[in-house]
Amino acid sequence: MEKSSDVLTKEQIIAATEETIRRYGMAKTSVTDVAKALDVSHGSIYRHFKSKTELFEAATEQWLEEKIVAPLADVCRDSSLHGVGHVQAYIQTLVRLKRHYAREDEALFAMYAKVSDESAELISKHIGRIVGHLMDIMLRGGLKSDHPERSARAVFYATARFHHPAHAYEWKSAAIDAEFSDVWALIEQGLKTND
Amino acid sequence: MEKSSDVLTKEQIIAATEETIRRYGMAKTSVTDVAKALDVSHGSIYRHFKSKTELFEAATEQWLEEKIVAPLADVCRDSSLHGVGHVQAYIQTLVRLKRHYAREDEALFAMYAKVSDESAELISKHIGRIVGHLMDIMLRGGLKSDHPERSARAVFYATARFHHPAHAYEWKSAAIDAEFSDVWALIEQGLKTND
DNA sequence: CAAATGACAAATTTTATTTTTTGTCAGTTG
DNA sequence: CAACTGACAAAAAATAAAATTTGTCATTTG
Repeated sequence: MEKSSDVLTKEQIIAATEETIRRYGMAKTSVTDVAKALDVSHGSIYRHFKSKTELFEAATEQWLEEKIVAPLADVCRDSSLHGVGHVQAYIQTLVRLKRHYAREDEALFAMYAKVSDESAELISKHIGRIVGHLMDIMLRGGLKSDHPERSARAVFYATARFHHPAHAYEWKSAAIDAEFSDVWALIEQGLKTND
Repeated sequence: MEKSSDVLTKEQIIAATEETIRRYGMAKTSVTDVAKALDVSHGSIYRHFKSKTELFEAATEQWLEEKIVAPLADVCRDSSLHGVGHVQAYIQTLVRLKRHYAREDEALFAMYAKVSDESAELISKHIGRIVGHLMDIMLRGGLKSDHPERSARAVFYATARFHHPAHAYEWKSAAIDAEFSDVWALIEQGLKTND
């Protein structure tokens, strides 16, 4: 990852950060390593990001946006889906995406897990976006509720075991899909009955 | 904690382990420290427990039994409760007990969290006991299901955010009780409608 | 002879030391 | 003069050396 143009951009730095984390792993990646990958001095990176923490948060935000939120927005928009089935498809997608990246992009998933753990603000913003999608789906799908946001949040929290990174090691279990189905069956009724 | 009689017992060793963990914290407690507390050689402890791991697992098992499972068994037996309300009281108790000890007995809660993390077998056995209680309550309460164990497990997993130690930091939020209520409202319907 | 001790090697942890990294900034460069 | 460099101090991490802990077992004790 050499910088191609002569103006260093945030985007280039984030791309180099991802690459370096994939190569060395989360724990072993320093700002110096990222600078080396870009063939610039590490001081240049501090012109774009106030701190290492901010850099990793920006990388995580972008990763979440691209890998998780964008595909979810597609499901949210999908007009072939409706009502409870739409909510289910959305949560199912969320669960599958998390599981997919936990397995197939371990290093960046570890970055996401670590940043989540340390930045309550970032994760709360991210959850806010998902809750927004769920509210949208539920309202459009005629799933009325006295407290749409609270209902949306409840769906998110009731399925936490299947998408929260702290539970990632449980996703290896052969029973995980059946367990999700069973939890979903429980929730489904509550979604139909307006609270 | 001096050993009172002249025969060293597992019970004494476990009591001394708890005491030492409360005094020094989980990370700083060694088998040697426990032996010192009992005024015996550390070799004597190895006569009763194969390893440090086994000692800490035994201490955790006892802690879970006494602090969590025993009070839950009381709720399970409570004949003044019935049906969905009984299940709710049970899970509510589980949630409150976990929260209580996370706050009021930090050191031993940390022991439980660490051992949980490292001993899949112990935690799976413990979950088995809770699922057993829930099945008992659900069957006695006329909450019929094609798969009683799977239904019971689903209730447990859907509320994981409120009792799994990995989520302990979230329990400090002022919104946690409202969030539990909302999740419970979602689940309640599914419990009434037999799956 | 059952229970505990204490000496021991191997593994782990702690502490001390050295090296690297982080973050700043005055100075350089195109 | 905006973008970057490179030198620097402070903080953090890696390494090396020392001390403690773990686990075993032959020996001692009651």
